[in-house]
Amino acid sequence: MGAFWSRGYHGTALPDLLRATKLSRGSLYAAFGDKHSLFLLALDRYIADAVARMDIELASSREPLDGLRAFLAGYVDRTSGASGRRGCLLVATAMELAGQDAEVGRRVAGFFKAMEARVTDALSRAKTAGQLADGVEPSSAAKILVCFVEGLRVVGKTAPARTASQATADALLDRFVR
Amino acid sequence: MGAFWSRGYHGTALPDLLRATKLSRGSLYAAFGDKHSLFLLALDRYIADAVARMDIELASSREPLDGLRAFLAGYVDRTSGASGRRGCLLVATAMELAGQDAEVGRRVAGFFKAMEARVTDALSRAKTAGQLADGVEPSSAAKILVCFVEGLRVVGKTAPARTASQATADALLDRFVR
DNA sequence: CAATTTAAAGACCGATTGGTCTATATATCG
DNA sequence: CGATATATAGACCAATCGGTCTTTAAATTG
Repeated sequence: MGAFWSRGYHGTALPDLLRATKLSRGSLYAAFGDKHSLFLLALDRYIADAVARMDIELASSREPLDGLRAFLAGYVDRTSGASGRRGCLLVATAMELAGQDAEVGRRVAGFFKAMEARVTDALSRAKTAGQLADGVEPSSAAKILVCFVEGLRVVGKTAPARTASQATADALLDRFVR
Repeated sequence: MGAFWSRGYHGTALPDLLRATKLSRGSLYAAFGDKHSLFLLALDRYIADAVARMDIELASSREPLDGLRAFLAGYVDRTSGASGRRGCLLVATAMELAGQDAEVGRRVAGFFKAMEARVTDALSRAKTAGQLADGVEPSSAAKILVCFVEGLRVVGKTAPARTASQATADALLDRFVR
């Protein structure tokens, strides 16, 4: 996963994968089929990790606003400094392959839907608790937040300061809460 | 430019460039040096076009809120449906190369700075005209908008409906205006 | 220990990569 | 027209691509 993560699909050559998996050429092909299948597996794992993280951060047992703050703080952390420069396998894949590779396209779209659903849910709970500012629609605010965090990943490639990104995220959430 | 745009740097092979430029192999190398130099030239042109567009949309002679609406509408248009699926050379390049290629990294960072400066300026003018909601800081709202539109480019890879994206952009701007 | 399965190492394959160079045709110009 | 500069087409290059296959070493099992 790490190999594709830091170099992308086309940028990752077979020797990179052998080094990363510590497998021989033959064993790798026996285990995973071909490069594309292996990539899909790596992408699936990356997505599963991200969804699992959101399920924790935005769990319904938690205070919704705390969850959203944790969710945003996580993205701030992952998109600042060296972590930001490392980038995001999902966003890189979306830009590199989503338009041409249907298998990839479905996974990327599915991830955005999953994120939007969880954020919408948290915002809905916040709204019924009377914690949202007037006129804030959970579903549309969720779409905004999804775009925002994915944009963070893009801008994060320039390795911005953690404090600045956190302040930006805070400022955005502030526009939604009462 | 179009070749790199739709296939990325690594994904664009020399025959693609020959077809796109209608040049022979020798002439292309005589004119541009190598693939990397040609790519940098394409990227520079893409960035110059984008900055020129922002200079028009967000011109100081224009009503700032109208400018911001035009700016957002442009991004909505370019990130919906088939245009969205086509993607963005700058964002794709940021994810693919910005971390490893210093020449590219500088250009990407420079573009985000240029966008942020122009959006900040428009928001500042809106603020002095009393058009912004209470507590909205132009500089931090500009950072939010930059992340948002770049996030639109990412999510746009799943070809969302124009109306939905426009509604989302409207909802975000609504949180900033009085 | 011997027999057998499993995996590693790496030779090998055709195709393609970015890049160079030569031969040929086409303008350009005196 | 004849000489010269220019750009074309495409042969050619070493290196690398993803992928296969054989040979050898290491476990595993009886």
